[in-house]
Amino acid sequence: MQYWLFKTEPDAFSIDDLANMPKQTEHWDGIRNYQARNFLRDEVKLGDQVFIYHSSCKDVGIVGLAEVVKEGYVDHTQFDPDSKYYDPKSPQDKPRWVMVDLQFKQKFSQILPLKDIKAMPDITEIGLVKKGHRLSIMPVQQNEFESLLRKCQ
DNA sequence: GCCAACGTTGGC
DNA sequence: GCCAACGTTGGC
Repeated sequence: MQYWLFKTEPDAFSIDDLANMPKQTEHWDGIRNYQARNFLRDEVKLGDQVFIYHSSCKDVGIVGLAEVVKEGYVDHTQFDPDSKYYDPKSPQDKPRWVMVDLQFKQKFSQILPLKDIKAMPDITEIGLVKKGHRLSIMPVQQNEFESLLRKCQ
């Protein structure tokens, strides 16, 4: 079992949107960064626990928890010319981009703000606290995951 | 394969 | 909206 943090812009898709989906499940499409893609393709496994993080908004931080319910498969939006995630250079027979399905587990009673995360002395490895890390999908070490989860509950 | 130019991300 | 830090692209 591994632990992850996925960023999302709440204006586009928030933790509440996830909670309101049928079966509270949604495919996490639109990842267009190779490093993040490699995580999705190779390392994100069924049952992995995922922090949902709101970025590019007024209150940035960890807002909830989800679980991987389907492992990496082809992200269909790369072939859709009407999608903002359309990638005309992705070969049909060898798709570049993959996605996973996440199921809502929990929305925390309050957000854990980025500045609080940065202030936690035992949180040093997660990409969020490292300068210049812009990955929208990042691994979280078990000890840091547990520490963050404790802070959220 | 280098690297400048450009585009994107994301906190503030 | 600014801008620093990255990632990607494409000419050479």
